[in-house]
Amino acid sequence: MAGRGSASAPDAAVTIRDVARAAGVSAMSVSRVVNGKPGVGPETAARIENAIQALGFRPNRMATSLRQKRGLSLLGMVVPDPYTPMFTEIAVAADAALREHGLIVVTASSGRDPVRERALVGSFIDRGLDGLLLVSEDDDHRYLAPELQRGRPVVFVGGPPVGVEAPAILVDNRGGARTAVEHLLGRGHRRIAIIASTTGFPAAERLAGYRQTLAAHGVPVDPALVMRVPHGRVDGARATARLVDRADPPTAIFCTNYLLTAGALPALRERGSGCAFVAFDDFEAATLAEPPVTVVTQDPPSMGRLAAELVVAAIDGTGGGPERVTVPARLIPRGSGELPPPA
Amino acid sequence: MAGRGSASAPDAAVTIRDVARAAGVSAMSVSRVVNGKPGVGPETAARIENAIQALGFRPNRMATSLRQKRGLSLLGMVVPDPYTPMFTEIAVAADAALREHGLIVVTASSGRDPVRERALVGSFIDRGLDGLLLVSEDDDHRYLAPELQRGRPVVFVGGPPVGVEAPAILVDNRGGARTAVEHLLGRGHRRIAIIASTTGFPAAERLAGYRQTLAAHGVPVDPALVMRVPHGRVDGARATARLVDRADPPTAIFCTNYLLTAGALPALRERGSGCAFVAFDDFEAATLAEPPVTVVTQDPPSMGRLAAELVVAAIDGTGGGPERVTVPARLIPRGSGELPPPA
DNA sequence: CTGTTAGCGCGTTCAC
DNA sequence: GTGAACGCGCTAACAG
Repeated sequence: MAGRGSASAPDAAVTIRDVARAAGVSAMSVSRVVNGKPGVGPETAARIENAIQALGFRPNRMATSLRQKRGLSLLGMVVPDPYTPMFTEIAVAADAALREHGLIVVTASSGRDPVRERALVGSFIDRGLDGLLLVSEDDDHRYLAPELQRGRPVVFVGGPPVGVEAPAILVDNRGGARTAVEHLLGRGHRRIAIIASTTGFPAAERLAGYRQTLAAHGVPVDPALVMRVPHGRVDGARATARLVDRADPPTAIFCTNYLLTAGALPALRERGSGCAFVAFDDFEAATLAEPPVTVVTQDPPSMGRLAAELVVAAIDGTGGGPERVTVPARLIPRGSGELPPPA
Repeated sequence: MAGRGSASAPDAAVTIRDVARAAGVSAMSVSRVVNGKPGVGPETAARIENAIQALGFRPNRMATSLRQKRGLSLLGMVVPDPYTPMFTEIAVAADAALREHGLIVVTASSGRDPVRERALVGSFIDRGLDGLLLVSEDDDHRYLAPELQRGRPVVFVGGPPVGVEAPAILVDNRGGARTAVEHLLGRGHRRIAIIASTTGFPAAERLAGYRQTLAAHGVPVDPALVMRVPHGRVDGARATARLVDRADPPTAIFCTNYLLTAGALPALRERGSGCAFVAFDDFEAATLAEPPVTVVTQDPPSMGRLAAELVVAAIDGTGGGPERVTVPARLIPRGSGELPPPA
């Protein structure tokens, strides 16, 4: 059929002037109709509408934004990885909340690479996105200072802005860690291991919470039970193997993020270990595992909603300043965290 | 500190002219330096570089794109939902491949709402994204005809374009279903149920493959074992409950997508059912469940890579026409699919 | 009610 | 090697 030869030059898009010509009016009148502004007679408007339909005119939003010095009604969200369910749920909640404001949420992953994170943030800003939701585990955000000062709507989520002032939705990482550790202590555990990632403020806070809590209960921290590893599944698996294979293994493990957990659980299972296990961050598969996984979780939907409110405020200029909200973390017992230490 | 009063008007961004003035040159020279084009003396260039640094100049990509009639170097990907791991993996692979071409991949979810899907696609086009990766389960894409004809780079992934011609990376849904069903038949199962979503071409194909395969093996299809439900976790759970609670329950279930599976597994577990189970689409938690879940899977990384190649070709105009690639599906036995029927 | 002028920020063209 | 003029597609601010 038309198949082959149709390497037709990408037909130039139809512009507002094409419509104006077709309708025998000026571009301005078309603009008014398109934007629903008054000042166009009913007949003229009808002619214009027809021309728009006939030509399939679609306003070029880039031109509009350029002229009006406004954003593209796009809101960018940058997450460390696309796998961690919590990030997804935050995005879903933010998306729902922002849709009401006519904003489309688009997501991209930084892969925990500070260089890529900065590139993404910069790209989003240069490309005229209206605002940014930044889930960052980086430890230096001073590069954002100029943008922030220029009033760019950037809201931090889950990890705090470091070196700059910016609105943020944070999590009570220490409190969550304390909850997890106290839960295990309450079940009689004394040799409690922790698996934490080497990077990121949240990881450091969770580790600190672990240390504080053990200290507060007079339980010495065995350095051999503190595993600090990169933020990946294989790292979680390896750390778990090292712990479980020890001559004096821990009786419980506190695993501080999703990816590490995703690696740890299969490792634990392979070894048939009866080690108690509590994970930071909830995930769907937690109920599928045997035993189901006890978790400490934040409330991602709330976080997403709150973050949405803050960006909107920032975009509208309603923001009173860099606001900071910390949401609590709670424990959901499901089985793995209630396993007793071996008698 | 500066805190409160700094409701400063969002300082106008610094433009190329500000830099030109600061460096005592024309905007043109600044442009040349920024874009690494020749024709600027070393000293002048140095002065300009300094001014750029000092003022923190960042070129406005919208203006550039408008002038050059090019995209924003953003590639939009629209997925039905943000939970299904396969979509995520396709996105990751596409992202990696497209990064080399200087394209940033941003993702948004349609929620399987055709209206929203169209809105997203339209928005992306109007906003000057360079291309689109569309994972659609809609059954009518004629609204895209004008755009396609204008040479918009849209590549379908996982679901075919309906009513229009467009490049696509597809999956052998029927073949995959056949593989799954034959695997179960080979284990001695005769009462094999299927849980499929009511919407979407892939679902219909998988169901057809199931029917064909049973017929080919002389096994009658019991309509009571064919569950067509909406595409959600709760629907998967309910369908499973209905099946398992029957007086004459199936001895095996073929569950045709991730969300349904995510609902089905807990339901199965609650009931302590020994029903064999094969899922279409792989997912991380499959290895965590007890027993681990046998799946039929496509190769998402390949799909993402291929899709990336097709969009790039379409963007460059290298595309010979609407190409269509179908990737095979293979079975990964893990345990749940090898459960025998009760003797 | 409708049209004209001007310019958003940038890059192409062509002169100097 | 450098800059002035013009226009990408659209709309505010004025005419008429």
